[in-house]
Amino acid sequence: MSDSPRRRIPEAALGRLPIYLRILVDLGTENVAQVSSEQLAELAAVNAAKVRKDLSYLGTYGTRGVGYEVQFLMYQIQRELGLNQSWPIVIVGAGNLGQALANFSGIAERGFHIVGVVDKDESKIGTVVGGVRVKHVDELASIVQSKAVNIGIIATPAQHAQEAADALVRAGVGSIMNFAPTVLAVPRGVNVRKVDLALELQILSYYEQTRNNGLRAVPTGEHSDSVSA
Amino acid sequence: MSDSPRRRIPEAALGRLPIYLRILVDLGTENVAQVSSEQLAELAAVNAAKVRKDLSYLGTYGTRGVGYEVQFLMYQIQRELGLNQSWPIVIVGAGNLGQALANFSGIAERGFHIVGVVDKDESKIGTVVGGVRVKHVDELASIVQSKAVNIGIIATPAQHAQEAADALVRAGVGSIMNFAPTVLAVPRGVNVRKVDLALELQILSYYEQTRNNGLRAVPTGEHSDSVSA
DNA sequence: TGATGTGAACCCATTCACAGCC
DNA sequence: GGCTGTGAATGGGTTCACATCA
Repeated sequence: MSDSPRRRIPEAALGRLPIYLRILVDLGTENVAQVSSEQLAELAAVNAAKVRKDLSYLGTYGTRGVGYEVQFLMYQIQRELGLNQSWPIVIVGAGNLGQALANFSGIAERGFHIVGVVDKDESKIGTVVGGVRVKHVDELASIVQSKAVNIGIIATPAQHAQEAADALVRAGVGSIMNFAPTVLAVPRGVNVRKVDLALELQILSYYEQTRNNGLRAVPTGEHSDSVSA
Repeated sequence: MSDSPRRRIPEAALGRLPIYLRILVDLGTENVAQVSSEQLAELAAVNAAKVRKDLSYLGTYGTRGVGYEVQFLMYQIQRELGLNQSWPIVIVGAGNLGQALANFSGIAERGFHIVGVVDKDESKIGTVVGGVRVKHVDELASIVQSKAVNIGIIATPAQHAQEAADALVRAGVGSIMNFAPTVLAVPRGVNVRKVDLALELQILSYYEQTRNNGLRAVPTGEHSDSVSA
């Protein structure tokens, strides 16, 4: 554990690294040089022990009695996440959502860039979305191969999500981000992350309902519990 | 309504209920009447014990030796999540993302409907998005009150997300869905769920990077040795 | 002195395995 | 016999508290 740590990072900690990273980037642009786990915790709305434990998975990058050097830690997180390289991405589905994603600046700003958008609908093909020309889904494999794409985004309607996933896997994509509500069946070894808008709203609906029933955990009860993330 | 169990559902289980629900809806439209925990687990890509435990938080709605009645269970989940009522929603931010969300059919299909879209940008105000006319953010409070809105969506750029949250909270909204990458500071009791596209991509980036290094956890064998970066 | 890094304790979530009921 | 419902066991994640070191 001297110079290259590189054990596998626990899922839960991994999910927080991008949050810390974003905060560090902000601090960096404000020319803050050092940050303590206490401060980072405050900004990320978690507790300080968690911050330290999470960062310890990366290696020993802090200075006892002082804190963490912002630029250095930023770089280490980026490197660990693989953000020091550029990731070409392909989007399947050029509807409302696919277009919004292709035009979403947050993607390009972080080393991800859209190299292809495909759709089945002939009327979409040939239009330009997010700077690339929409192609037929049949060309997916050739795009993935010629551009060395590893990550695909599914932005199709639910009923076509599984075939989109199949096509991506066949084309050789290793990770899929799924915006359709479908639970995808993929071969072992393929990573899927699902972002489900309606699911999140339904959870909020539950929170609101229980809050209105007075069942929401309020600090003044014996069921002390907080829900917000 | 007094045959209710109504303990608080654990966060992790709560997050899976919408998934089961969607599957049940699909089964229902295929006229499937009964389903076992085994089948549900298969379709949701989880294990059967988890399905049973999750459903047990709702009450005792299965039949031993038989399974669950699709329509009945569907109704119970909907009721538990509060989906038997209609939830008015307001969107802050009428840019790319806000427009896509306002037009997203998945929202309206599930009892959520957009009753207001607000923005700061004068050029957006007055345009029609998702069937409603965009208003100035100053009108947020009056919209929230007149339409009894509980849930707000933040679809602004990062630098305006916190003020959007403040405005929503001041207006009386109890739950916020945040599409900006910002970690929002909100008063205790306000629920926030964050959907961060770039965050998800960064996690996929990590998976792909470790996969390429051969460090991806593969069930066969234990390769946890040092790989020079 | 002051903040990191980390074993140990704690707590929640998952899984097992079987009693209970149809 | 078959499948649910659930205590008990396990495992992972969080928090505590303190040894450690600049």
